Amino acid sequence: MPIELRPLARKLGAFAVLSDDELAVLEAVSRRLRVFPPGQDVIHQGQERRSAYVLASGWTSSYKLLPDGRRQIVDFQIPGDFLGLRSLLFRTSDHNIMPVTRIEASEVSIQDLVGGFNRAPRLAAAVLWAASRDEAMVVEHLVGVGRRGPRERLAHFFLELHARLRLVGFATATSFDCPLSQYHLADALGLTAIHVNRVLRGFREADLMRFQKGKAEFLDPAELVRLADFDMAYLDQEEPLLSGAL
Amino acid sequence: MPIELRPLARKLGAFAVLSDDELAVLEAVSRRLRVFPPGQDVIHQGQERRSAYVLASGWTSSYKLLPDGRRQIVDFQIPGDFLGLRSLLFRTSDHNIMPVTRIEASEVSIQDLVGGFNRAPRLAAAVLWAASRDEAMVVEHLVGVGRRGPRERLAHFFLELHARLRLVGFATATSFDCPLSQYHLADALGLTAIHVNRVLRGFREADLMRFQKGKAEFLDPAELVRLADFDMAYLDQEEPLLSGAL
DNA sequence: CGTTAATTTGAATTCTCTCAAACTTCGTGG
DNA sequence: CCACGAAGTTTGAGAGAATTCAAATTAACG
Repeated sequence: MPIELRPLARKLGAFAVLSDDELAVLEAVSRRLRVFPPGQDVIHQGQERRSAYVLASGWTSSYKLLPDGRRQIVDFQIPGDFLGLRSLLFRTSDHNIMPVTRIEASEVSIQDLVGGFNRAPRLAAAVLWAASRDEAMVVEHLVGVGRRGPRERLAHFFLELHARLRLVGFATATSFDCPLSQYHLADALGLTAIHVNRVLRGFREADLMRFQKGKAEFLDPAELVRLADFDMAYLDQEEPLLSGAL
Repeated sequence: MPIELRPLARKLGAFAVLSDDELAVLEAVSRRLRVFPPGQDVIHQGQERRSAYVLASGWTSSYKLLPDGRRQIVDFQIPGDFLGLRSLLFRTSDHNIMPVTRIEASEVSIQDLVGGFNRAPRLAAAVLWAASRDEAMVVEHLVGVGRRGPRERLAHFFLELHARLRLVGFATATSFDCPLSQYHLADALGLTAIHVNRVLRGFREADLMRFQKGKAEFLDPAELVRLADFDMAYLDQEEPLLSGAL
């Protein structure tokens, strides 16, 4: 299996135990590996001709812009995540995707994807599961921004990211590398960067967690989970649901 | 076509012109019509045995609860909308659905749905479109709660609801019946009911819109659209995308 | 007609934001 | 290797907005 598919295969593995055949189909579906520099949109709001990608390395953000420049980041994507899967069915993309770091991404066409589903139907269920999981995360972000205080929100954010990164092998038990700026956090959480900074200082001073120099470290994970009321059921990654036939 | 399917067929019609055959399949998929009283969960967070429904009449809300009782409403469903479609693929439902009014809903099993897709593949694309549209709405709500002020948020909310209701024939050009309380609005928009009340008074005094006695009326729709920066592209309902073959 | 739910208003408080500015880090080019 | 500039982080002070608390009024329902 090419290196860039491992995170995706690993993630889908949380939903279904995939056979070698299915893995081969997965590999065939995403062919061209493209590279994008940070800061330049991969997918652009209103764009007609869409493709989807599987992120192979690096991080991206999906976001929407208001006319006065305010930005709401909907989610961040990490290796193994789809980019622009939802917009495949829409007339035009309703959101933007911008690399946070330099990224590598495999292009997948709608034709290849549907073709792959015919050859390996369980793959379709797995991809649909991944899409449902993405939506569940958006819902959880809405809950955070709508009804959680800034401290809870930040704590929840880091815990979710950690769980996701662990699943694809990019985190230790209590830490992970994170290329996001405090502006990124602010725009994802509906806060100002200044306030994010103050909350992070609070976490540091309370020995809860540290977020510095591109690294996030949990010092008191249990207390963080309690504070955030973090229940990762919505990530649905406890064990493969489909172990045998569909 | 049974009366309870008309809104769904009408909604899907915004995506694809459906043949009589496809409409028949649609009808066959949703069989048992069930009635639920207001205030009692139809689908409950953590629930294992899930079914999905098509809402035939009445309104529901999908929401999540925090342990201390705070509530975030993710969306409201109106006739023609699916209830719990996403959670069909998940181990357990990650959210609740509660009727706002007395509702009638047709139960659809995962088996019937998949069976229907085999007989009418374009229906699968249409249902996927509906699911994508739901997700796009959640994203837009996130943008509102995260980055729009209360006035913009409220205005946007009513405009979205109006566009959705028009599509299924439940609104005039400038008004619609709305069974929501100000508590509902507050929990959907991340505000307090008290503040919602004050903003609504502002709208009334500025002759922008009225929301009273179960009815929403737009007095100055153009100004409201400007205020909310409402662009309904994300609802993707301008014209059928699929008019001929897939 | 009486009881409960929903709406409306007021006053005070508490957060979070805005504005301003210093400090740090990091990459680039001299 | 150092200087410089840009981006990101950190801190302070003041303003403003939405919340909380309290209570009156109105509407809805049996």
